[in-house]
Amino acid sequence: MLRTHNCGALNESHTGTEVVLSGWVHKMRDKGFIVWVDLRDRYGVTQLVFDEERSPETVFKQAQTLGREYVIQVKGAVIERESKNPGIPTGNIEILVQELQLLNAAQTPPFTIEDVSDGGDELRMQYRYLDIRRAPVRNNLLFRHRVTMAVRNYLSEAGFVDVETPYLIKSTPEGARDFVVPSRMNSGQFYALPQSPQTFKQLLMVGGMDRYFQIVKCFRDEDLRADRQPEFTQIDCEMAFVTQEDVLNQFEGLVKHLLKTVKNVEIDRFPRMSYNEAMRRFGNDKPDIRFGMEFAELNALTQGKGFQVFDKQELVVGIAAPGLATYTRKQLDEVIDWVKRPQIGAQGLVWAKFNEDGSFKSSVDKFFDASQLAQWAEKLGAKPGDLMLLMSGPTHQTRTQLSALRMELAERLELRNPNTFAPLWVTDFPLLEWDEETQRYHAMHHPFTAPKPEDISLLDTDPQRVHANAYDLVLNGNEIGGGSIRIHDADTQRKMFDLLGFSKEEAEAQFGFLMNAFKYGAPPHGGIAFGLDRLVAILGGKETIRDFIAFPKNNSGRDVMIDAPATLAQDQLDELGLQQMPSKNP
RNA sequence: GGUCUGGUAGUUCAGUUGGUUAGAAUACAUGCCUGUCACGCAUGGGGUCGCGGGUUCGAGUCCCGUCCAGACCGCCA
Repeated sequence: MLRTHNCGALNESHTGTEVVLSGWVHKMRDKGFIVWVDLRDRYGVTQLVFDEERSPETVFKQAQTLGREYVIQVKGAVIERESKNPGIPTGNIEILVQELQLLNAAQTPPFTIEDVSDGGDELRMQYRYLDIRRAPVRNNLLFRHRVTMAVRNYLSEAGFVDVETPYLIKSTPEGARDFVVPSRMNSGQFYALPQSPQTFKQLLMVGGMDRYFQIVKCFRDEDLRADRQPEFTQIDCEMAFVTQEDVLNQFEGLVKHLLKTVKNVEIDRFPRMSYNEAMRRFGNDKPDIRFGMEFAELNALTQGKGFQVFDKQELVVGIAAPGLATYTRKQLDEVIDWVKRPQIGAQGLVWAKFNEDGSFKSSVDKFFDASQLAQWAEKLGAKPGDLMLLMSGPTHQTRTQLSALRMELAERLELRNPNTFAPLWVTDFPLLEWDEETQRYHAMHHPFTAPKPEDISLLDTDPQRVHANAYDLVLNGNEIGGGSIRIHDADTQRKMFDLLGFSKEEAEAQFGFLMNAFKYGAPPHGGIAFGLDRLVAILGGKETIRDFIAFPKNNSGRDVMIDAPATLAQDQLDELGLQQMPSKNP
């Protein structure tokens, strides 16, 4: 036994006990006559004491030669401290060391192993195994474990079966770019890594598994973001013989269970909102409803009054920012510059202050008098002290821009409290979206999503107006899950591929296996997939998913620790029948 | 593919209008210190100012290119 206890286990009840501890030298305090060592492991920190008088001389001398992150084993008695540290659980005791064994020396680490490290992101990623020794990173991984265990327990209890699906599958033209893997045995041919196990979980339903789940890696070869990694984990679920209502209730239950078990938060019933309503009220299909600032459309109140900017625009829409009537001209100009940045791309912004004394002051006083501005205020729900902000232009674009401003102002007003949880179902998504660039429809969710039965006749006449039994679960302004009721008959599936611009032959080549399966008695089915990394991050109160992934990739999709991706040796390329491409990072 | 920000000691950063030997904190090393726990005190070592080119009497500082990192837009069924 290299230890009898861990470094977080001992307290005053163990006083007098002989113990063996192992761990890392976290920090040393050498006072000359006495040396303290903070010994650290996953469970905590325990203070060791080496003393001129009470420790054997060789042990005392050896203790003075230890360094940070040395791995040691000690034997000694638990004693009460002369001066206690109420800040840590083991703060009332220390170990008077009689035997010291050096298990492994260590170089000085490139950054400090402290809760608040001096290391920058890149360095910590390069030495991620040292970063993981730090309590905040370790606690994030432990937190993730608690979430996944709660998921497994809940779903298993509910009769869901964990089934693994293959990682080496086939590339398809729909959706994101695929990561591909060359096949040595089938020269010139490639596997693709799955963007999701979508078709396989549907085939499990055809196979009669009835309820399936998997906590599964998925891969997408697209550019990264703070909340996007090329490989990420989904909680992937599918159910047979269900309606949309059944799926929503089942997984509302899952998320409630998670909130209760890991955050001790109880939420009665998740509100629901159609896609159209979300776009109208928040300009966004994943609205953060922890705060108000809802949109109000002001076309009737603003057009035809001589203000050219608003006239003839498809949409004039505004929000009321609470308490910001005190903004100075400089602050307002700064907000205007913010919306004009290329990332937002707005032409401009009209502001109107509803002052505390009930008066109005706006950037368009020439065109609108106080009584008109009072009508704006009523429509926007503005109260004295609020700032009204209006934008105009094409409907979708203007909503998106104002939504970005709403989120930015909420950030500045600290309305996005990470300890408040506001889930929301968004339902009734359009089935299809027209893509200007490729001049064809593409599936808003994915090509296996079923149209709403009442809209089926529109498929031939007006596909853009067809709605789907598709739904997203939104938490604090983030899409954490999405799913749909699936198509389960071959004819509808074939029609869908036709609408998406597949020829009969292409559809058959890409998805023939699925349509074939549907001929052999496919049950009605539907499901959902949650982004686990994002879900864990939001439950943990953060927006950056990298903090909750043990070994994440950087902004350019590189693993800086193992230095991947990398070039291949020529003989390996030859075997795969591939040619070396010029590389930017040789 | 694009926009923006940054790259200076092991680390995190400062560095004025282009001007002497490039600084601070921390880490590290050595010594001192009779109860520390962000211990304290003293001393010391430590720099390809990302890389390449240009302007200039002179470049960490200005210009061009390039690489790297981060945030965002496009992209992400």
